[in-house]
Amino acid sequence: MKFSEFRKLRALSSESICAGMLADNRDRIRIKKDDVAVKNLTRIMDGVLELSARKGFSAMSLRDLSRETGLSMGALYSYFAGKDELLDMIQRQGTKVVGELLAEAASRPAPPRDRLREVVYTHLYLSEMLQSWFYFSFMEAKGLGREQLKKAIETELYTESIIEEILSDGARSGDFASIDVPMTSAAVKALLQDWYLKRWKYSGRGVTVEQYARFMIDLVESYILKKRRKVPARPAAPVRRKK
Amino acid sequence: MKFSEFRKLRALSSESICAGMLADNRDRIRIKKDDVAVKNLTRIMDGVLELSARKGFSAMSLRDLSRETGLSMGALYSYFAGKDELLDMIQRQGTKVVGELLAEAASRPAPPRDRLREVVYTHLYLSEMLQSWFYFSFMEAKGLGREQLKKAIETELYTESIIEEILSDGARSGDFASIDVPMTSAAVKALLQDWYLKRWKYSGRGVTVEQYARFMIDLVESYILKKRRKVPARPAAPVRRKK
DNA sequence: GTCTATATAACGATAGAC
DNA sequence: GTCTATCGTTATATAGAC
Repeated sequence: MKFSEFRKLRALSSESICAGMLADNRDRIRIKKDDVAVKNLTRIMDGVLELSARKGFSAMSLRDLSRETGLSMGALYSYFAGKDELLDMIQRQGTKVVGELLAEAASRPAPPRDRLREVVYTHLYLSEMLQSWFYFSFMEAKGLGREQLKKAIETELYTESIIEEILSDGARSGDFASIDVPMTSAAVKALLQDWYLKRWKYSGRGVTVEQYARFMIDLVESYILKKRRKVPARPAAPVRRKK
Repeated sequence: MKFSEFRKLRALSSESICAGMLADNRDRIRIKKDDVAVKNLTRIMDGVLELSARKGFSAMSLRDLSRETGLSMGALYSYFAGKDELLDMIQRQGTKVVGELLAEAASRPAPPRDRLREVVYTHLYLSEMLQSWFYFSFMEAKGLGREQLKKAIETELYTESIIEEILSDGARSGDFASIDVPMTSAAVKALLQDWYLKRWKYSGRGVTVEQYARFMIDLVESYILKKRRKVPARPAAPVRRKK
């Protein structure tokens, strides 16, 4: 699927995310009118992502944010209780949206090879649409509180577990060669992340997300589809995890 | 080469780096005795790397650093002119050391395949020895001034250009298949980076740097050494979505 | 007029700097 | 230790919609 089609199918704008953010924090946000609240939450989130990308969340002052959004200091505090909570709110809502869409993509029944492609494409397209959020999420994870940090690590491992499951299925069914599933999953994850962490590089080279996706699939498939001399004597793939 | 051998060959400790740091900033550092200066510079750098890993450089106060190093606020300012310069100093010295060792590894004449392995191993072993510096360098790059930031980007691209050169040589000589050199280099770089960015993950799984290196080489070589007979079962199998 | 959303201004704490 | 700037935060005042 082309990125342009994907983009139209998913209602994934800052606004749609902030609408969810409002719904989930309806009691804390002191603004009554939904349309006003969503509009300003969007300005706030976009401002945070922009300023954080430039100098980091903790180096961004709320006065910077006030200037960037055009809202006063007092107004800002009608939308969140404090700077820490602002970070949590943005992280939580993005994680939720991304997790749901990824889980949906992985759940579609298909042969392992197609499922892997589907997950790779979905992840790349999602991170293309929400690049600034993905970047923010990676760079500012350590600023989270203990609870939220645990959640963030779980999410990192969750993405990988989706890939692991597909690779395990493929190895078991014989679609894939006998590979080290956790290591291969980690590599896939690393390549997925590079797309949004190094966006400046790929933009500068004029690489599109479709080109990156195709390259990534080629690279990974050349490894997992290669013919191994070792014929799997055992039906179960001998992939072991170290403790 | 085993990591333990590599480690012994290279004199790469915090102290050795800080000795270079002292030499390069001899005029700015107000401490006269070299041994005292190196000892405290080491405490300072290790403290910065530790605290920054925990909550980020800009969230680390110099009072945190004072407590961590056991030096007073006044003493700290004998070693650097300000917080910004402290960041620059650490970035610059690490970049210098790593760049030199990497260039040396890439310059050894050998067939492309061996040179690629050499660079991959060297980078992984270096980042294993200086993991906290590599992590710091990646996460805190945006805090640099414009000049230093340019340098940092150049360094990122320099590593990649080393890999590109090897891949180009190999493609030209026929050792490697006809591949997209910039994209493949970027992927190699991404996999190299994952080792120090996700160290917590690999440590938790008991993966050693040798195991990671072997896996990485396998993955990359399966792509660049593959026979390019165009026999795709499905020509360009698009990812189909069910509606 | 009343309620909602925003703006102003000031507080205490803490930052970098010397 | 000290100084000053600036941080996050909040109490309070004001403007605008119906």
